[in-house]
Amino acid sequence: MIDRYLLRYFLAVIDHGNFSRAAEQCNVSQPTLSVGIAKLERMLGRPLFHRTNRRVELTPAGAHFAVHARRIEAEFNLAEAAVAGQRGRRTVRLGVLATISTALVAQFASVPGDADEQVELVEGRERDLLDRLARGRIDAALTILRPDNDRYAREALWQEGYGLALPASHRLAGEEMIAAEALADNVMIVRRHCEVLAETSHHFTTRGVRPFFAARTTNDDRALALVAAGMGVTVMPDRHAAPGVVRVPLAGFDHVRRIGLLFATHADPADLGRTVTLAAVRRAAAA
Amino acid sequence: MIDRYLLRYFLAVIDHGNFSRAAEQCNVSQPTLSVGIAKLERMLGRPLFHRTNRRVELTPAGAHFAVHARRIEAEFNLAEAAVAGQRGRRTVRLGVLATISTALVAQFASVPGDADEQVELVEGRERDLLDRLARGRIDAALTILRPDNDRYAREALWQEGYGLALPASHRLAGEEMIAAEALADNVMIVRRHCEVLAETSHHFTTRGVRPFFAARTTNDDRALALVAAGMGVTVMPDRHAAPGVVRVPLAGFDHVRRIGLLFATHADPADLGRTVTLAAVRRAAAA
DNA sequence: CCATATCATAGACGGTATCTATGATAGACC
DNA sequence: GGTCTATCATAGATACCGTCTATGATATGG
Repeated sequence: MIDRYLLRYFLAVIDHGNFSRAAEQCNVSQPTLSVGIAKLERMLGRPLFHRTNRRVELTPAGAHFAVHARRIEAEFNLAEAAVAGQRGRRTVRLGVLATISTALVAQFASVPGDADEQVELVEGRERDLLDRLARGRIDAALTILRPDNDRYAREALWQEGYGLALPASHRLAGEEMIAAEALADNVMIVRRHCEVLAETSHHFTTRGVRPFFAARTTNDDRALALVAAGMGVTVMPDRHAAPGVVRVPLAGFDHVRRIGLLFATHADPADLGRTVTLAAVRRAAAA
Repeated sequence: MIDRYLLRYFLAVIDHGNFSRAAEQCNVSQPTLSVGIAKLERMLGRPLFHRTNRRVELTPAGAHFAVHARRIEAEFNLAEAAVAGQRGRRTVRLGVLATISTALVAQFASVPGDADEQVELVEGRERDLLDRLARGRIDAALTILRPDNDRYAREALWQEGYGLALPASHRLAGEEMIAAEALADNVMIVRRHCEVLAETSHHFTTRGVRPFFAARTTNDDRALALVAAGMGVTVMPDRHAAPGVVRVPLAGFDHVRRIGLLFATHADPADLGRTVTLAAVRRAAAA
């Protein structure tokens, strides 16, 4: 059966007049395109190109085939556009990193009622979201961007450091910056799925500070509430905030996380990017 | 990118109103089709079907998409037909088992000059031909049909046994049938790539007959020539014949080989089957 | 005759379409 | 209400094949 990718190779060769540049346009290597054309010719039982060393040109059979190939490609595009422009609620499934501030998530948790769209939020840790992306269970993920992961199309949104969260009543609440040593006899709250948990632990222990852990939670809102209640302090990303909680930088702790969108391979980033849901995500990120 | 196979799944579901029978028509399992439709829906960002337990029906988006899907499928078929009906020499690459009689092969070695076709014969052993089929280097193979190999579409042509080939001057040349024991002190010629070589050897040794091997060749025509020259006798498929060579059955040796065409997966058996080349193969087989 | 540009071939790798096996759900029937 | 049957969905393993890198073949130009 003739597959669509073969038509694209074929049309690219026609448009560029040579295999190498056609391959480049198709984002494949030249040999890949070469075997692709050969396969197409085998399936049709006839050569589609005359290969001379300096150029390739269509055979008569190739010329006839090209007419249909172009029509098919055009029709595929029309088909996608027809459904994209279609009325009827579209569901955008968005994975959200669990350590992203609830206040921020709340800003795009629901879309306006007049939009033909609904959001489905899936909370998870970094690894969970990547798994879901790979399996196609979500359309995009709002998560940490790692330079070494180039499997997915991405859109950077913001970056933030980590700092201390203290009760407003804390004796150090007014400081510009706090050193780890100043917290020697403090009570701390552990955010168990924090992505820099190991680094945080290391930061304190190498400075001889071994605080008592009054609570361990995977829920950042609970951690904030406990801080506000005066139970202890914690380290968390800068954008987390709550009434009664003061944020102060931690001296020498300069980790930064880059947050943005990763798009599932099944999704068209341009199309998905135009949804009101992702527009709301961008607005919330910029605020 | 939406692939063609997904459209076929989609159209099959519409035509049958249920996934299971659609899968059957597409020659895939029901789960395969299920994930295929799911993938298509993810790519388009919208469900294409309403699933109730008793039936599936198109959503509005699905109905719009269906129009384009049908048009695309039709255009694919037109494209193939356009090239198939095209003038210009078409090359049919036919693998031929080396142990098939030269006289038979000669009958389809060339096609009439007025046909828009040329043949390219590739000789090889059974294994070679299967390799070439798998790699798409030949369009079809005239070879042994094994029941356990269902990788390729097939067309049975004939079957033949194996028997002795004797010089016309041989003392047993007039017999109706010859037993292995009667050949005890005969000289034999070994056809080295015979597919039943092991069985032949076994047949003689278990009967206490250990003849002298005067020649070992991979060329059946040479083997026949040596037999005609009176050098010795050999065992070969029944359809091998030459002047001065008499064929007599070998008692108790009832192996049979079934010969036919295997079609490469890239080829459309129906289309390829209509070529004058394969018509000539059929005529030669029937003669 | 070497340098350059072209397409073809070979062997290895990885992704994914596919499989079998199983689950989930709901209507039909007694 | 249970059980049967028909439906689609999910999970994990498998195998094919599209893709890669590396190399070859072939012609053209300086």
